[in-house]
Amino acid sequence: MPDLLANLNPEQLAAVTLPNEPALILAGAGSGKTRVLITRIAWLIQHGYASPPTVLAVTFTNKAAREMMARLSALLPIDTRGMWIGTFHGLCNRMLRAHYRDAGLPQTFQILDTADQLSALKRLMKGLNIDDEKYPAKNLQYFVNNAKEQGLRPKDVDATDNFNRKFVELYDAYEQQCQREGVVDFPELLLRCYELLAHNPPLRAHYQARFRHILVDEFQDTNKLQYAWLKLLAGEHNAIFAVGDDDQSIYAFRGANVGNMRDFEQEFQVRHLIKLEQNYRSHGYILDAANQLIAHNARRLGKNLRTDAGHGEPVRVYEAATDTQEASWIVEEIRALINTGLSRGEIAVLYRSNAQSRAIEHTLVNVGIPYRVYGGLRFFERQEVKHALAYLRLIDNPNDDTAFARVVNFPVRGIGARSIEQLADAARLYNCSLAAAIPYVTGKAGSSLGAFANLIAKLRAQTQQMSLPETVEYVVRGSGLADFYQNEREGQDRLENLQELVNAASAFVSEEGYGLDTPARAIALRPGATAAPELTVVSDDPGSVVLDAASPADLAQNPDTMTPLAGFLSHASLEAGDNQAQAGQDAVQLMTVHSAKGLEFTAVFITGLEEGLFPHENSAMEADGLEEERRLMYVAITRAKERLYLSFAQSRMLHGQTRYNVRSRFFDELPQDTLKWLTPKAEAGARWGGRSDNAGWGRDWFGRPGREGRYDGHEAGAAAAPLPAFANEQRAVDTGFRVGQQVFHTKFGEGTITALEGGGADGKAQVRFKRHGEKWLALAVAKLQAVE
DNA sequence: AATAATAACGTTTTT
DNA sequence: CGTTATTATT
Repeated sequence: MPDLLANLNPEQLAAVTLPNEPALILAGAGSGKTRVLITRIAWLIQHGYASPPTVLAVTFTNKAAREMMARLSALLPIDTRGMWIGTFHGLCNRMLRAHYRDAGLPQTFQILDTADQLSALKRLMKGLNIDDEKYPAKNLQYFVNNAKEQGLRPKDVDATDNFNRKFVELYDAYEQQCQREGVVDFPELLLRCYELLAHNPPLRAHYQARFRHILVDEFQDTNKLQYAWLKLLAGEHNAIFAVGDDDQSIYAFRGANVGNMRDFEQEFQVRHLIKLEQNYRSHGYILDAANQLIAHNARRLGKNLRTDAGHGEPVRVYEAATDTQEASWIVEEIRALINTGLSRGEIAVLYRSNAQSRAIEHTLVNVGIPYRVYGGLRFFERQEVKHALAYLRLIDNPNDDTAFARVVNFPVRGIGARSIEQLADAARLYNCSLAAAIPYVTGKAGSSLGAFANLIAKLRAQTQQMSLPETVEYVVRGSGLADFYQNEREGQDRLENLQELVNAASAFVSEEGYGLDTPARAIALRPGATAAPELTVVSDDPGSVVLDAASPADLAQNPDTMTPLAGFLSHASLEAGDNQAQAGQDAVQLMTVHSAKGLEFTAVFITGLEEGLFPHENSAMEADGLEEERRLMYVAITRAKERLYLSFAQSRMLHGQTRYNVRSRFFDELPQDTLKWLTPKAEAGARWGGRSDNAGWGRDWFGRPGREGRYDGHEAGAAAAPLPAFANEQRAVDTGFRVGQQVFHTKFGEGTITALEGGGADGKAQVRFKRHGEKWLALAVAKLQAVE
């Protein structure tokens, strides 16, 4: 029997071994939060306090859920399948699939992602002739999601003015549309599930009796609805083990309510509040910086991180003249770090907003350092993948108008905008789906639409007995998507992605434990299940639970009534897949501070620390805005293990305009003895303000900064490299390249200069590249970068 | 119906 | 400035 409790510190030990009562674990950054959560589950099971089916653990991201699952099974040889471990949305989806009838949904209901939802709203508004100028669909989307997250249906929303009354009206119409189509959006998954439990006492009792152990990760990120859902599941007797950190609450803008922590403490009369303050990640100075910064926030639950590691290196601060120069400095430091043997993947560059990545990427490309930018298009969000999924959705649920509208004319089959408008009119008239309205459209448009309907029907019939991967492959071909991208000039990547979709279907089938030959649209029993599980509560007799082909035990073990196809479509909506561009390679990590939450790196650069940018100017308008920015900075600082670099630029190109910024106020909130200014620290009074009447100083600065006291290269390699810090600017002055010099080119990579011609603006260089042979390049055009 | 021109927009993001 | 959505043009 493994000793789970070995190497836990006293606080962690106390948390892991708490009695089954409501508990709040205030887990600081790098304090072993996930470990505590996992060990708690393992410990409960090892000691017989819990069996797997009584455990429900909920996270915000699929990644966190997967990690929990993986680490748990590594810790204990237990069957994690009986446990419910997943995201809020994933678990709600699971419950709604198991009780679709009680939830008032069709068995094949589809999930709209954010983009689908927006297009559904646009379609709705177009049909109602709503002026998009006056009532933007985007705003309605926000309105609807916000209402749902407050648990409000249209009838519950208090509309004070005509504008809001219109939104409520549209919210109502949208709900009807979704219901008719058999689709649910993200917040609807949660609200439906909440209502399912709230309005169905026997069902609620069933799950309350089952989930005796509820564990919540990142509790500070829960919204009102998620909190209400948890409360409902916990009932009177179940304990919630909530783990979170109010200082890392950075998602208020998407509805997260830190107040849930205080509410939880009071409403559940929490007697066990444990603070995990021992940090296992960062060196001392870094923690000092984090602690002192966050101390400037009011209304904290209160926490101070400590470490056994020494002070470590001081926090380095760099003031650049421009954003370009800031990028050059960062890249030079990165090179120095790599030279000391640090791997690229251990270095992260963080920024407040995505737009800032451009300058840094550009410089990294010039120097030839591999990097990876987080964020961007994810696999299931690619247009070709969404098209293929739309066909699959139509096969499962012909009423899904969002899917229908997406592919009715893709690949093009002569169904233009006016045909679709005709069809939409008919659908509205007969209050039916677009697909069902096809017979009502006459003429040429009608026959084209009829052909499309036949195509879908054919795909549906022919894939009837096929497995999921076969179905996906058949649909990719049968829909004409494969041919379309085959003939498209730039279609090869898209074609590969469609093949990848087939692979994803295979992977899904085996990971979920379906037999490889299981028909994609048959309810399949997983290994160990004895019957198709469905628990149905007869609504006109709320006191009785009628079992539909399953015993409660079966349901407890195996609540899935999803067909492989429905499961796969859910998976595609709920887990959009990786968004990493060049995964696998050892690369410097570029990301927003938000994306960095939960990660750690040996060396971290926090960039663009300027008033207006970080803290962001928009935060000044929001209640609690500055405090949230400060928490964001806190998250950024605590990502660093050994080296932390802070930088800012006096001028920065933003939205096509040069802006002059003042250094961030956060510098004044950090303990000065932990900071090492690589550039002289300007006193607050002597610094230029960010006002436009300071335009003159920019010119002065663009000449040459005074050299005295100026940071002239990283300390580590100061002897070796004379002036890497300002390589870009100085090259502009003397244009000096020499034959034999090593250079980098954005496109061609590394090379050696073999000849030089002319000078000044029309200078040319012949460069022999390692991969691309010899080329003549105009120095004014080619951005050659000198290499040491 | 595909392509070109123009306008609009610009904080953070998972499900 | 650079991207994306919409509109105009052929």
